[in-house]
Amino acid sequence: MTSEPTNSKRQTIIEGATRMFLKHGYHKVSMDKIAQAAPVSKATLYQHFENKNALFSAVVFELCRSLLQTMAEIATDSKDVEKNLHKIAEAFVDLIFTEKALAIYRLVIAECLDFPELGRLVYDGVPKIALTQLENYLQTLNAGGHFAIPDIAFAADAFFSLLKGDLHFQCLLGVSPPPSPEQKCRLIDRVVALYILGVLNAAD
Amino acid sequence: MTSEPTNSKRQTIIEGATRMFLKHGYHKVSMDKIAQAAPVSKATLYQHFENKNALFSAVVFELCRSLLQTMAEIATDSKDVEKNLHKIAEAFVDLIFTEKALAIYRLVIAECLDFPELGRLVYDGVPKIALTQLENYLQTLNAGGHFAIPDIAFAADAFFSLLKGDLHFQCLLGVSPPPSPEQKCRLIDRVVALYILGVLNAAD
DNA sequence: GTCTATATACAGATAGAC
DNA sequence: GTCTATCTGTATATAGAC
Repeated sequence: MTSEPTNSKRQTIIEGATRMFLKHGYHKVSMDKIAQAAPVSKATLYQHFENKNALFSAVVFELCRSLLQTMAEIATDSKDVEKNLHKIAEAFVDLIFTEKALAIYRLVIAECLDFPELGRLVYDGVPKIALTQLENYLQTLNAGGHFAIPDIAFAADAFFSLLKGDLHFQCLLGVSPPPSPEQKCRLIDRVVALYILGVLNAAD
Repeated sequence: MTSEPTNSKRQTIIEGATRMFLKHGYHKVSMDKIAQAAPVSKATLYQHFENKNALFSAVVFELCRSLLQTMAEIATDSKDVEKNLHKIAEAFVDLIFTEKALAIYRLVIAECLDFPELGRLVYDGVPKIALTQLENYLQTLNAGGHFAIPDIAFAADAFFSLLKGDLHFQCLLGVSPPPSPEQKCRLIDRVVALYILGVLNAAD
């Protein structure tokens, strides 16, 4: 009964703390609140984590792990370039407009000056991965001989920047809700069209 | 001597509070710290502002006013489209990569859930203004007869999104310093080239 | 290992002298 | 209007019982 593995308590704490931090931010959440949310006693928090900072770092670390899985690997096995770009775009858009992803971004942007390592953790954990994936795909296009994209890094950056658009910033600022599936589709269609014209055809 | 206009105290407070909030964020700055930074006594703070929230709102409001001036009006009077786009791009890039602008964004993104009106204030104060300006310019291009840009709003959004790029997000997260003047130039050149190909030529 | 109860510091906000 | 001194709540963190 009471002999559950000790790690389950730690996991319980992290889950409760994650909910609270994502919802309210770092400073507005006290250790008392986290203890209630878990629920465990406050002393147990300090048994598993040296202090509030350490708990926060652990939470963000786990959040990055979970986001990393989501972006996983997108198969770009089709011969149809436009179709492959669509698949990549959908995965990216679905990820970044999630309430969870937006909450993580808000949290880390708010605290990155006090926790410098967290900015790196989040950036390398999601956007960097996506960029690298797209760069690899664009490389294969160049290698295939049908394209001659001059600056792969810039080309990959441009694709995701177009997909984020102003809307992502609006969502971060809370002045707009995340896009509906229909809005996402229209966005992706227009971006892919622009991209093929401005980037891929330019080097065709 | 002591008969300075009362407003100068209010201004002094706002200046001190602005420095502190931009540097450390809302929650890490206490009213004591602001009082020391101004410097005035804590009681004087409460003489001029009902509470910490009100002071914070006033600070962000003033910040938006100052940013608004910066973006002012960019003259797009040349007949050379590429040259006009360059001018708009430079003004935009110079603005958003300022340490001050980045600090404002961090601050408001962090607190927008607790201060919903501030997100709107900042968004309408800068990106919205820039977008509207560019939309107006693109309209004149369409009206001139040489272009037929189908979706003006999307086209304007795309331009600024390309200029922000991944780098702006990196700066927000503190994983990269703002770009040097040389980096800005290269960025602008490449974006304008891509843009003319993908957006303007598409409708030419 | 987990709990209740507590120590200590500092936050936002105010009273009252001048 | 501005100050010093203070009230009250709540924060992080810990001591000691079980």
